[in-house]
Amino acid sequence: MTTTASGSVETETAAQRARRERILTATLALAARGGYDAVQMREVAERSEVALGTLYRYFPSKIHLLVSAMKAETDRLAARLSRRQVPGDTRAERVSFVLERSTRSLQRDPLLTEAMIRALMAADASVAGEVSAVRQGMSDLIVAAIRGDDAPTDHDEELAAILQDVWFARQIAWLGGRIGAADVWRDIHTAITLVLAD
Amino acid sequence: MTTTASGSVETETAAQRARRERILTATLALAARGGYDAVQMREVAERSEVALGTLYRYFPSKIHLLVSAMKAETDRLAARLSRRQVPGDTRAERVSFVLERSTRSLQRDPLLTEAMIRALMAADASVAGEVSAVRQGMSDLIVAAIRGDDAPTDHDEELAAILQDVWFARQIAWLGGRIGAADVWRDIHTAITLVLAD
DNA sequence: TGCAATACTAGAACACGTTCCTGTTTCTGG
DNA sequence: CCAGAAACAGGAACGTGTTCTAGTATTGCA
Repeated sequence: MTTTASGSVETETAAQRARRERILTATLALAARGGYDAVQMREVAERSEVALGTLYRYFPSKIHLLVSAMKAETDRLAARLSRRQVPGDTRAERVSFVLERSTRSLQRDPLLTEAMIRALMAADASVAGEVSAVRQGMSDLIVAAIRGDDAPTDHDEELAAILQDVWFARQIAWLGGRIGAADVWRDIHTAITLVLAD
Repeated sequence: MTTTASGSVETETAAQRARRERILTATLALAARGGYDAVQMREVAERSEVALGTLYRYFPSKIHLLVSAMKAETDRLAARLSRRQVPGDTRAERVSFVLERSTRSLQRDPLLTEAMIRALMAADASVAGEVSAVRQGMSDLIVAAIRGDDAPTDHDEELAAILQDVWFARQIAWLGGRIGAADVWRDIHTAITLVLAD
């Protein structure tokens, strides 16, 4: 969606693509090391060998930067998950599989997750597009798991939305120190079994 | 909660209680006027006629300040709602009544809500206590509505937690400009009917 | 009542996200 | 290839949350 000032869409030179790549790499590295607070714009700029003003040209705020990084990460997760058919005979089993893997994947890198989720929460209207993209990717995963080989139902999307809301809210509770890492998955699993009583 | 440095609990002079009150009043006024960004610590201090350092003695961060303000507000809401029996014959009807009123109450003052929800999201572990208190108050309301005159069931608390997560996540989506104010209630209502299929 | 501890005021100082400015390099159309 | 436009580098500057300092007022206790 990168639109230049002249209105033309998606015309990036190789150097620009490389800069964007370096910026995102530096962002992920800093986030993995020290979480949200460690992703400092000056530091990101320095590491990616880009002027501060240039960083802001590519990503108009720290939130945009981190949400974009999250999009890249969730795309990788989705690619990994969608490589093969989700196992499980019931909706609950399949959704549990997907969300358990997602949760575990995030918790493997707690600081990185903290940085990304915090950005996702802090996003205002100017980042709505990017945030919706992240959410849509997640929703697609869940809907696919709900359906499995079954026929689609009217409620699939709505159920996925609810589960994602719970998933999201539990991550926040975890970041806020109100529940432990293990509780996250337990609570989500509880929600799955209550919402998807087969 | 308020613990002095000496370890004694809850020994506040009248002047101190008055200061705390002025601070919270100023906070609510500023938040109602301009949302989260308008609640500037220097401005709060000035309006409540307190030095900046003193403000920080009472509330160790802007987040603490706003979450405390939210606690006060939700207490008032809970008091109003619990004054009389929740109407409705089914769990879904009763919970809808409570959450619809809560949602409407919040949306009546969008900027104030934005300020409080944003603080709630940004809360880290140091605010866990206050955040849990807010959440508990809300949960009590929902659980009471689920039960009505019925016998308590094992799942009441869990169901309430899920609904609150959805409620919370939908508010965030609204603040993030991803859904409109009307969608908030529609989505929550959808979740209620799906989760509390009587 | 006197004095040590605590609380308060006023304001400077610091950190980091963001904006802005100036000069240079790179790109693009003719 | 050239001129103008756009992108970039380097870095100063600004705003706001937070911390710190020095001096003054208040409180609690012997």
